[in-house]
Amino acid sequence: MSKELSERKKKILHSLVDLYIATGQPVSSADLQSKYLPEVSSATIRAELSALEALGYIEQPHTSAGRIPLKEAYKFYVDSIDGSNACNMLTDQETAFIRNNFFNRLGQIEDLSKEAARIISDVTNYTSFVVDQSQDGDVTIDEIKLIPLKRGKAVVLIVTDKGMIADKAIDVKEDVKPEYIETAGRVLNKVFAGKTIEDIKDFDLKEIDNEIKGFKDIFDEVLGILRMYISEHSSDNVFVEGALKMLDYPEYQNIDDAKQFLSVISDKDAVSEIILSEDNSIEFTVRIGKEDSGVDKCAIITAAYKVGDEVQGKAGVIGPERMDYKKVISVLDYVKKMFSTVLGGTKSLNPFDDEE
Amino acid sequence: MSKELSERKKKILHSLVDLYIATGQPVSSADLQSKYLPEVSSATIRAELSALEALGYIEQPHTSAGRIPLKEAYKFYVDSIDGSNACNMLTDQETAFIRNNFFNRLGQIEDLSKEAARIISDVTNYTSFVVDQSQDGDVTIDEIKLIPLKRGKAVVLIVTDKGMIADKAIDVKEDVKPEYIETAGRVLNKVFAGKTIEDIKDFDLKEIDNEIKGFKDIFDEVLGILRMYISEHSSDNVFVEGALKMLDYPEYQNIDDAKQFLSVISDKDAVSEIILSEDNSIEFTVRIGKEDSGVDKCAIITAAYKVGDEVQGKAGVIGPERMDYKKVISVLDYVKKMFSTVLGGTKSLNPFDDEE
DNA sequence: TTTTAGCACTCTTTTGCCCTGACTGCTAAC
DNA sequence: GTTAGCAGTCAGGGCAAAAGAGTGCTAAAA
Repeated sequence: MSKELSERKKKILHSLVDLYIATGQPVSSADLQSKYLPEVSSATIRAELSALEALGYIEQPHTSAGRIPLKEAYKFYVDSIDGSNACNMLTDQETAFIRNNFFNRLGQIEDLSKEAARIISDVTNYTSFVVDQSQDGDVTIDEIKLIPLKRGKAVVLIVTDKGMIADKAIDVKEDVKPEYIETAGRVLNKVFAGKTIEDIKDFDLKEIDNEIKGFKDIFDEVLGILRMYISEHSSDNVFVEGALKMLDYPEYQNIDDAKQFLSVISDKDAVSEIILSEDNSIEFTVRIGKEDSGVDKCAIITAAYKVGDEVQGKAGVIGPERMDYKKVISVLDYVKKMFSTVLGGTKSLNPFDDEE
Repeated sequence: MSKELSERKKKILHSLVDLYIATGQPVSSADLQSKYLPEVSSATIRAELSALEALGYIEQPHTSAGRIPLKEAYKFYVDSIDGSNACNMLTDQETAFIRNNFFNRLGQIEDLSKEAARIISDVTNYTSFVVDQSQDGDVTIDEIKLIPLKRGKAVVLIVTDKGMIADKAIDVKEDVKPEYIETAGRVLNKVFAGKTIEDIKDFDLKEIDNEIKGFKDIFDEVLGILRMYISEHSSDNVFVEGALKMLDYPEYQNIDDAKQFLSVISDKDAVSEIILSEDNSIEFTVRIGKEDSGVDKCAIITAAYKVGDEVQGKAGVIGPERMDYKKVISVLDYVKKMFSTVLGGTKSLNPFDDEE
């Protein structure tokens, strides 16, 4: 599979994928000849196609049909454009569209990710996703506030370096002695401040028995809130847009396949798993036909966006194998730049990141 | 259309819909005769069917086919079961399932609605929805807290009688004089406490110019948060479950119809509009083939659940016209009861509702 | 040795046709 | 008013022929 192809074979293979992406139909030798290689005859191309078929790049659906690309062919095709310079397929309108929408909304990182997913999906017309990893793992609790309200209630406010958790009121059984609440707040702070979310996961109550004493009930509630937060928000950073667009492509005209696709794509955990299983260190990954994920028959292109050297998240597109790779890569590349500008620039989107 | 049908016509029509719901195939006179009306001949039934066709209840897909029900027939069918006593189609397992799941999770009303939607969809195998109206309109602001944090930030905490809004931190431009924040908090409370969300919508800053003075920036932020909340959370009370289940039914094997359905059903505003356009005062509504909503070809059954006389929300099912109406109505009825029990019972789910 | 033209061959897709099965509507008798 | 019987209609399946699309092979040309 690795032996170097002749220039002509390369050209033929590339052309074939191009045509197939454009039409979705098996490509015949005559098509290739007339549209890409008028200098040789179709018979010659046939001979080359035979060779390429033997090498495992392409196949015929049946004897009297043209050829369609196999995964190897797509990989070859993608390699040939990935590093290349020909990677600005975007029209001025498109870049303007991206740019405008990107700076349109200023909000938290969630908004931005969601917006980015929408833009990508709109421009490419494929299903897109964005996974925000900037908050993964190292969320540290800054400060816990216990705020008394009217009617014997209190609110727990948990401030982290990345944002804030405010939860439902908790009951304060005692008849609301302000000092009690205040002391409880102080103890909570003492115990939790500086801890990370990871630390909380396997937090053992017994460790700090001596300090809690009368605050055990409040303490339990806070721990419950934190744990609830962790479990509920684990998939909050996954955004999928344009899931229904896949149904426009002939590959997904079969209702069962469509249903299968939609059920995978609307499960954020599944999406997250698919995306994050990619190598973090690579800027672009293209995976064609991932088995055992429920979305075989698909190609997935992912781009990692970074600030400095740190990966902040991933954005990508999922579409049919026969996909406009050039355009998708162009769009993702552009969005990557936007992300870097916005996130790395002077204007932080996260109100808790400003200083230090 | 209104003239009273003969008893035999009624029986035939009802049987026909029954059979059609069960099989999905056009129903022939022989089928009806052998399964429902052995006392008369198929020829007689044919004559009756002819008459029913003339009356607009049924039609033939083509001359040599059986009859299929039209909307009028479904309406007739539904009327005949709605008020009837035969409305407990549920097996013991099913009621147990509903019961268990209902009391399984205790949380806020959001959780409950979502859970209810899931249960309904699971038991009926149709797409379900729940719209929670309990928080509509009359949400009153109880109290506003302005809480200073470290690093020149503060949090606005808005407590309403129905819950809480906690938003991102706001910047406090001045070098954090605690008294400043405290005073600001007091002013905010004075202005907003007791107001409803509706009041805020068309709130005019100028009204209270004299009091704000130096707090204008904070004031603006709070107002912004409130408005944002109103717009963002307007569709938070719509829950749809099992949208993909519709794709299992032969009516939606066509990919375009499926796409159309999914795009409507995943737009919460659209769903909300469809549901809430129903008459509030009726316990059950059944609408078959609503035009101009994007979900024609569907039947929608809605039940309003109440506490006392007050409608708390609506739950329902959307499925093909050929739907197991009896079962759906049974399920909705049961869930309605569950809702009333839980919401009206001693145990309030909303932590802010306890007293008074 | 490589390329090309030409032709036979293969396989899918479309078309037309006929036949069967499933109903109905009509009519004449009960 | 009801029924049995029969003729008529139409969709759908099966089958065969025809059309179309491409290839592989071979022999000749470059």
